[in-house]
Amino acid sequence: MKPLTHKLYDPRHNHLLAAFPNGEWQRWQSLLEPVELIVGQVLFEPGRAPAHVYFPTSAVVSLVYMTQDGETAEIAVVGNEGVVGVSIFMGGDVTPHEATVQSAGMAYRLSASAVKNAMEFSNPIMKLMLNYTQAMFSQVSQTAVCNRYHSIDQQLSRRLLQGLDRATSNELLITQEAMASLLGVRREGVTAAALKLQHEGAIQYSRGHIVVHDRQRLERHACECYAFSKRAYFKLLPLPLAA
Amino acid sequence: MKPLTHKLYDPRHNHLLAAFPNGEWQRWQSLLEPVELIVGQVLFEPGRAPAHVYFPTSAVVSLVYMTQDGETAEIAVVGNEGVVGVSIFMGGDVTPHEATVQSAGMAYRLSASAVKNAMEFSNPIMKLMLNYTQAMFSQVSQTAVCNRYHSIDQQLSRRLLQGLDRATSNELLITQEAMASLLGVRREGVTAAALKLQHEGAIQYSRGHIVVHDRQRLERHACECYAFSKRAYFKLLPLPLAA
DNA sequence: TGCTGTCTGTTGGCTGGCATACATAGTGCG
DNA sequence: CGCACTATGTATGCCAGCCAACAGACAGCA
Repeated sequence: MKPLTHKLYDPRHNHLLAAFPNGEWQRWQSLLEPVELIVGQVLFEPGRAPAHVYFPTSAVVSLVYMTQDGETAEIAVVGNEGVVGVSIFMGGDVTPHEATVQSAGMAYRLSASAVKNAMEFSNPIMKLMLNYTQAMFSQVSQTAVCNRYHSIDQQLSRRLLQGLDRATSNELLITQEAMASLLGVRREGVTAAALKLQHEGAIQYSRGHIVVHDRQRLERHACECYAFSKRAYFKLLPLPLAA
Repeated sequence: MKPLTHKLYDPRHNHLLAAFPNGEWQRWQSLLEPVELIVGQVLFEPGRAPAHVYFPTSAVVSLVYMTQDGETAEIAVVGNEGVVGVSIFMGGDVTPHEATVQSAGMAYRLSASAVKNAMEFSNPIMKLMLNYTQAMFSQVSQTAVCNRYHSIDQQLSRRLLQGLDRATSNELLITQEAMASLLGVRREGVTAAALKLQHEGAIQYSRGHIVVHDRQRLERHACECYAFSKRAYFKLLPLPLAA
């Protein structure tokens, strides 16, 4: 266990944990283990059974799908609004995708076996988790459509906003190269789109350091997918992403 | 209720229903209502709470996502291996997508309220449904990646195979126009891809009537997505798609 | 038998994003 | 301070799939 260099957020900074009914919270609280997640860390790999479920507080995790040829595409983002490892609740031990830390920070984790035991007799929690899974399902569907129809400009804007919603400031840490592999496009495509946004004064991009100056403008550039997937979380969860 | 013109399959032609433990089966059996589904029928619309859960026996249902501009993309296919309306199990009342009948046939349905009641005290069934949902989740993720990376040729082959797995013969009924809107591409693109397959002797396409002559060849044309999503069902369900 | 609508085949021009290749600019480190 | 590395910006050519428009072919129906 490494020393915690990040601010140790209260577990209830995670919206799902915060929504646990008080009675249940007692039981779970002691099982939660704070961990620091570093950029690029692989929480679990495709085809393997995840060992833990992670509730991020300040970290952001990407669920990434990879083709046989090694091409990648992010299918969902998880921050402090959610949980990584829903397949454990769902009963299938394996996940088809990889979960990697996209933005460093804190999370609380729970062993898979603890989850399974506790789940059996803890209905309200199960419902909460399933509701979240449902929202994530929407996000993945939306991603599928977005991949089909929307331009790199739109997708970049969408993804920046999704990152921003889960960040603690108006700054994001990600290189154009990394963003390209999340979106499943070439790096040059991201460069072009980022330049456009930069010239308009919406963002400032410098060596993996992005500052968002004009969120409204980003929202105008983004495709409907951003608003839609956000709305899905609003509808399905008690404490969704901050407005 | 319209007269049943299709062959009335036994409910256990649906693999999920067939996998119900005997004790549970007693309770559920009487609640199942056989219905005939006709092509194009909308089982439920995006944003609405589905009134029923459908277990197809011979029918095939498409889950279709639509953008603001009316562009469509199929995100999953459900036949006798599965169930339509997983959002009811998941607790979110609404679904983000539309469910339309893609191939006419029979299904057994159950009212949403009956599902919810029965679900509370019926754990093995819940597990079965969640496992299925997990497999569907894989399929949707796969679709997202497929949309990003694979050619129309590959996607058409994949989709034909997925249809074939759920069909009762080696014939499929779908026009190129309809296939185009499932794949989210232009009709001309489908025509070109279909001609290629036809010249190779893999299929024969005529006015919405497709005969598959050489399945192996289709499999060679299809992207990995076909095999992957099929494997997901194998792994997660007791009685998956026929080999 | 002919009309009509639907389905399939074909064309030409256009564009977004691809592949490759290279130039420039920060940044950390010795 | 200078080197090496990483990140970003730029150029050329190419191609899959887009858009629009149309021609033939088959089927149902009057």
